[in-house]
Amino acid sequence: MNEGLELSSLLGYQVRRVHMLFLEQTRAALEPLGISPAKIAALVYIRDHPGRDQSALGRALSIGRSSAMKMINTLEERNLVERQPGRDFRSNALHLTGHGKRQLQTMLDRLRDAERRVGSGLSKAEMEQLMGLLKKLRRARSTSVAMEASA
Amino acid sequence: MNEGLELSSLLGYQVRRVHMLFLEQTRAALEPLGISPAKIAALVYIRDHPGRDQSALGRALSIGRSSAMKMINTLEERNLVERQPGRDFRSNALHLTGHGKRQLQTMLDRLRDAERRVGSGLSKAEMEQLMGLLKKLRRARSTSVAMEASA
DNA sequence: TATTGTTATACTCTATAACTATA
DNA sequence: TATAGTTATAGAGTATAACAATA
Repeated sequence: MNEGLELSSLLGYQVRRVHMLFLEQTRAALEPLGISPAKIAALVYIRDHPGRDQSALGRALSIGRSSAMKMINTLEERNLVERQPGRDFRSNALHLTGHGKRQLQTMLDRLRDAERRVGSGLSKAEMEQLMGLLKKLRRARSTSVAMEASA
Repeated sequence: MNEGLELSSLLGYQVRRVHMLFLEQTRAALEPLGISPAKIAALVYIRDHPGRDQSALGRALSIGRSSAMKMINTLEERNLVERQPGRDFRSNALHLTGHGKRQLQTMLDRLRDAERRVGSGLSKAEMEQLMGLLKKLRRARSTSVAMEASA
């Protein structure tokens, strides 16, 4: 019964294509700042939840501990994030550096511009509708997975 | 003015997270069949446009020629796609094999199931709305980029 | 000159598995 | 046992640059 199933009728495909659109635009916008879209998310999380550890970051972004680790390594190398002593002798408390805080401002400015370009074909109401539907879809799927931290 | 800019207010971020949701589900659903979501798109394109060459495939999926090439290599290895003599001595005409046609049916069945699971939190009307908004967003961005082939 | 296929190389993002130290 | 960090390895997906053959 899938004889005539079109590519354009697959929601996952449309999502991937739109994702590619965002990647293309945001990467270009952020490239001069030496940062990638996924790492911005980490920076924003740390800004909003200073002192949390790497595992918490990994859970919030739904990437593993080891993926979070890799990001933090890069962000620390670039002096955007600091690992400070955590509540344990196991965990690190993550904080933005002063430089990280200032840079994040610039990054978000550029990111917002890129987002506006990508979304320029939709009205403000449509944009909000789209955001709402995406969030609803995520919320429905992440049953019982703590949404608190998951931005 | 971005002081309070939240992660959840970034459209690109929401799109990425939903994309991850789809990847997780569709990969799991397709893994027993030894195929990945992106390659399904290639198979569907070839099914719907038999005889087109690799460059056309690359344009349609908005990946380059070399990325299309890699996919076709894999798909040909698995006997899902054939490279036949093209209109030129340069180009290959792509076709599904008999096995590829049969397999694609099964793949699309599983893909559809996975998509339904991911989208289970939205009503039918909401799903259609979401599809419409995503397509509109793409259409607006791909100004003058041939939408004909771009599924 | 432009286009097709090809190869080599690299990058982003995420994943799994296993290990260490701490709890 | 469970958790935090770490390391090594791998994979999907895409990109760029260059080249040969053909147009």
